[in-house]
Amino acid sequence: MPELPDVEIYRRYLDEHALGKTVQQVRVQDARILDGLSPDAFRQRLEGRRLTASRRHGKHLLVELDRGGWLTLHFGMTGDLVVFENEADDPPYDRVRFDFAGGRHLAYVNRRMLGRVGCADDADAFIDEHELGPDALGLDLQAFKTALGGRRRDVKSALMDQSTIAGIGNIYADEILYQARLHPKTGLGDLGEEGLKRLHHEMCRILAVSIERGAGSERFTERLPEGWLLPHREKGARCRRCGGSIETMKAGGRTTYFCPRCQPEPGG
DNA sequence: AGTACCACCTGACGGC
DNA sequence: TGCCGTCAGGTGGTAC
Repeated sequence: MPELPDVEIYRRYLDEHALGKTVQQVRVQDARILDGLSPDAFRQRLEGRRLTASRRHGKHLLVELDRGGWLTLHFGMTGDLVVFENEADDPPYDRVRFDFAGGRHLAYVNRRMLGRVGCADDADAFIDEHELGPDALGLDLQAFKTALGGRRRDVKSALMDQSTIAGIGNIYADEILYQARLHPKTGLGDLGEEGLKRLHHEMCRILAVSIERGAGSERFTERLPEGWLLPHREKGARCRRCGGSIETMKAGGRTTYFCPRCQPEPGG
């Protein structure tokens, strides 16, 4: 579930509660979550370091350390960050814990183990290595067109492809296509100038509104404007726009929710 | 270049 | 009650 808006909220949370603090001790509770380094190596790179800045690219959160290097966090489907003070509040599925001087703790939580925690020497090199495209947030129309340019695939898998544009996953791709009234299987070549503009506009709007309303938080879906698909991702749910029925299909290998009436097949 | 499929991983849920 | 299959979905690998 953590896609760009959620990770942006995590970043702000980390900024508020952990930035400027010095990591006194690192506890790796489950070494499987580490991205290609041992718990000892990871501890050595983090302990005694101060968190000086944060940066997000797509679904990745990067935290700069004083004296060089970065902590890298990826959240998979079920990852989260939790700050707590009392030992008793250590949340379940806490995989890596950072204990700061002064008694505050930051937990990287992940029920399923699909995310990764690691280190990198350089943030830009990390982004290159992971072959991430430009970050979706604040991507201007020209850059958006460039990113999608010359491709033939269907619009949904293109949106979800992190090497094309970084940050959009299954849930937000569906929302963007729903708002832009585009069928998920529409070929990029069939979008036309108008379709591309609409897609870009809705991508920007949905990401911005989602961040503003606290994506990923408990009552997020209740705070969304009327007419969003996100709270109604259920087969047979009523489309808030036309009263039709929300249906499912497979696109880009993922279950896709859409309204066949509002998002007609191209040419159909 | 694209697609298709598998694996990783755990919890929820439906069927029997 | 409890076992089993399936699904959720981000990423990465491989085969075609």
